[in-house]
Amino acid sequence: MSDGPRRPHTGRRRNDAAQAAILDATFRLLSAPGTEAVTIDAIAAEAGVGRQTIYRWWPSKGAVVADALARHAQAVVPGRDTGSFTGDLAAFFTDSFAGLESEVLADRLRQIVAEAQHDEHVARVLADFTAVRRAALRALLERGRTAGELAADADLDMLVDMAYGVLYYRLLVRHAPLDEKAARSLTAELTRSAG
Amino acid sequence: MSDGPRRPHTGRRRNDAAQAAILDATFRLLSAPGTEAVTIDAIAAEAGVGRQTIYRWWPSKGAVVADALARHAQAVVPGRDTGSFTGDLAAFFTDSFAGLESEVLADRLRQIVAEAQHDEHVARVLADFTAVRRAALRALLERGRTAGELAADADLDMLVDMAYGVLYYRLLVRHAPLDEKAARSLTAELTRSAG
DNA sequence: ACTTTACCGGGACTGGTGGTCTCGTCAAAT
DNA sequence: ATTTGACGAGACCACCAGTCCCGGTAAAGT
Repeated sequence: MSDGPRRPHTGRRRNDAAQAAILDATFRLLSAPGTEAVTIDAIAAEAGVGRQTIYRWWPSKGAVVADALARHAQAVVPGRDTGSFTGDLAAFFTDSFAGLESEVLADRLRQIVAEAQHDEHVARVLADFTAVRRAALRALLERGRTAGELAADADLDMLVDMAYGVLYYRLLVRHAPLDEKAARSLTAELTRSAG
Repeated sequence: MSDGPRRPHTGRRRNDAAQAAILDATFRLLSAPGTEAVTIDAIAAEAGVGRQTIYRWWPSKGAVVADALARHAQAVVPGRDTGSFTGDLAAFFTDSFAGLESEVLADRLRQIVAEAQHDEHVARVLADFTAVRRAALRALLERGRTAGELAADADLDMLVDMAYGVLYYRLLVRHAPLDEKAARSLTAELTRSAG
């Protein structure tokens, strides 16, 4: 029932370089245009590593993919200062949509959402990924509400979900584009409640 | 280059009962709570049919699943008359969300969205499924706009996507519930543009 | 009635994939 | 020097989509 190791560690240590190589290889494969499905074999070969080494670090393929994605999902939350709340909001959406203009990236996000539906590790990464972005948009909306550009009683969490909902809905169902026009229209509808 | 068959059909005909049994069995498996993944083997066994018979009617497993779903996806587009536009809208969302209260149904829709990302047949069914619902909501919003309850220059397609976006976004990422409160808040934010 | 055609259920088979097991090797700590 | 455990490599298993083939049978033409 002790938390720590019972005795000092002996034996060869796990190689951090191997872990890094696996993550890099996974992300490289995920970013490669031609790759249909990223397999464990492919990751191992690309990283120059045995399959077992992958499973020594992660419990499942989904976990590796999720981890590889998480490393690169940190930054890239849009945020610009255009001088006006409406301008900032439009820029936020334009940037967010533009990030998915590349079919490769859009496909990856589709793949992640799909995989998250039956892999809890990927689901966790997706949850974190989206939470960061929701928080960023919410902060932006809060500034707008403070400035009186949104109704005082606006449900910011709902507005955030309405905005990102459009992104994910169109990404996954593909019935309408996520272009500049969509960003402008979304901004217009969200800020209509100016009050 | 002739369109029709070159000669009169001979030989035993395909058995419509087998097709129906396969579709029924597939839907039954899709609806079964315990079923993780619906396999071709399981469908064949449940329908009392050979695997080849399935592939005689459909080109892929996804096509079978899609077809089975399509048969049952017709009805159930919400639509009530509560006397007011806001009331109708709230009822529409409440009904839509309530349809996903059952974890079985919600899971199935998640599964369909996921499978649609790598199976064009399922994608087609999902596209049709969602299009019917978008049209219904759009008609409702149009009535509201005509009645002056929405801005004259409102982008109804965007409003529709914002509403259904919330549903799919929350369904797939699971960061917030699709409950009565959400339906009310969504209604409030959408109708804020009254004018 | 007889033949031909093609669907039927069933089962063997292929190919690909996630994940485990084993082996000989090698590095780190005792 | 010995022990421990990670390493690359590859055999192996389980599962599944999809194909192939079989003996049987129903429907159409002759």
